[in-house]
Amino acid sequence: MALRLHDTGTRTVRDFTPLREGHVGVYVCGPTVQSPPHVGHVRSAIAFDILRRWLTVSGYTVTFLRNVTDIDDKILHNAGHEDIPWWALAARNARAFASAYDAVNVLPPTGEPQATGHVPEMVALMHRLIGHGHAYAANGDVYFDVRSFSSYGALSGQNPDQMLSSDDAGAKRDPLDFALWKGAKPGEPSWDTPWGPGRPGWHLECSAMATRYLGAEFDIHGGGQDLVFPHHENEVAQSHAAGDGFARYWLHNGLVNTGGEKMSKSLGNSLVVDDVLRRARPQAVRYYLGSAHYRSDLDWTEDGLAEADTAFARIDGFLQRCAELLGEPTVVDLPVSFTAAMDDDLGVPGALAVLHGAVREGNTQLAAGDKDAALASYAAVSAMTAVLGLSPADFASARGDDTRLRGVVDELVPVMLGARQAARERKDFVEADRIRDALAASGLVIEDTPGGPRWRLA
RNA sequence: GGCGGCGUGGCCGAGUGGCUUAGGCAAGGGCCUGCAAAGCCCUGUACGCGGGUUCGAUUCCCGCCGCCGCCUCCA
Repeated sequence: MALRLHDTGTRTVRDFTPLREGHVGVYVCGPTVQSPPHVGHVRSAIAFDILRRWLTVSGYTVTFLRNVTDIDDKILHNAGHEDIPWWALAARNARAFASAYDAVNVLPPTGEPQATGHVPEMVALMHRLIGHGHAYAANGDVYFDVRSFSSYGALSGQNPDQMLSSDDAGAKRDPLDFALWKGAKPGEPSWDTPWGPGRPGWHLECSAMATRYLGAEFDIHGGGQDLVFPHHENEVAQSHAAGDGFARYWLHNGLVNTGGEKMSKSLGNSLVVDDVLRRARPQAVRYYLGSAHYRSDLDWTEDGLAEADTAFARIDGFLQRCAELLGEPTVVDLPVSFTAAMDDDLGVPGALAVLHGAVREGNTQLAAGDKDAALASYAAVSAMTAVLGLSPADFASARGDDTRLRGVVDELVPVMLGARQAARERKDFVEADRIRDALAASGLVIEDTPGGPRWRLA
């Protein structure tokens, strides 16, 4: 079975066929860097990171673009509020996003274009649209003429005649028209264009950047479900009206809710990634945000986060024991059922079921001392966790950030465990338990195994 | 008003016209252990409500109730 993906354009799951054999071009809407990332941003990034990893494992060469919108109304507003330059605020938040993505093991994109670096491409696109009669300049702005594009609304299933258009049209010919380019206002940054100075409109930049790097037509465009309208609808309108084939598949991830409501800046209920990572392991966050199907909404709860941590610990514990007892895993094919689940519109829940099944089987094999069988399970589990971006060793916290302290602990704990073993051998369980309690109080869990005691962080 | 999604066992969360009817977490029982921890085994039979189609529906259709998203900046 080959990969099938849900395409918002057709609202069906359909076979994925790349434009160019062996290659896949993906453009995902990244953040507008107006404020630090919340878990919803990270959920989206994880969803498309899993897509990207799966495409790669499936044998494709993937060109993966994720943009940064580094100029917009809110950035200007927030920068003004802090009394710092807009570009400083954008850069600071962009770093926070990069750091959050890295923390949860989202691979860096192939390219990460910024809006402000692509004004010439936007100007070129506006030239084409005006030339084709689909856009017009008015009062320093440039607008897309929605009524000139007959299939407007197709992606999101909207009928232009039935859309609410409460705003007064202003300089627009029709209230539905949207800005491609915003004319300069006093005190705001601007770039020169044939229609006067101004700054990029949000929708235009994505059309310009996606085609700049992936070509006039490319395979997959992704983003959050909240971007379907108007953002993606407008991208389609701009690019199709200009004559570009644009995206062939539209993928949208579900949103993260808190208390049954969408998390958003305007509601003030955002869970900032930094705050979450202060009380949770990044592995648990990744597991949690990635464990539901990417198209489902996910209601974030602290209990859910704790469950995810426990579930991940099960996998992690198995991999650690294997590493200690078996050495390096061999390279194996992924289980057929795992592949089938992933091929079916990235069925991560089903894939996780296969993964957990392999962990259980492997644990049984370890307990039975069947090292050959356990090695095979180890290899399978390793491969599956890698696809899902859950390989414990990939996380920054496991990459040796605390190597000096870790060295100290590595020396001290065995000394204490040796003393405890000696106490156990002379049946002095009071002393043995005292040492174990002391270690537990410092945050370590001691496990007695047939091969001797082992320890890990609680 | 228009468009779309959802309502599954204590919780999270997949999925399916009937087949051994995911998986995780939590719970109870057991094995293992000096006691633990970790692990393993067992137990728990669910699909909002009312109709319809069908030999048979949680799964298809209709209606209703409830929740959510988009139509405005938003992953």
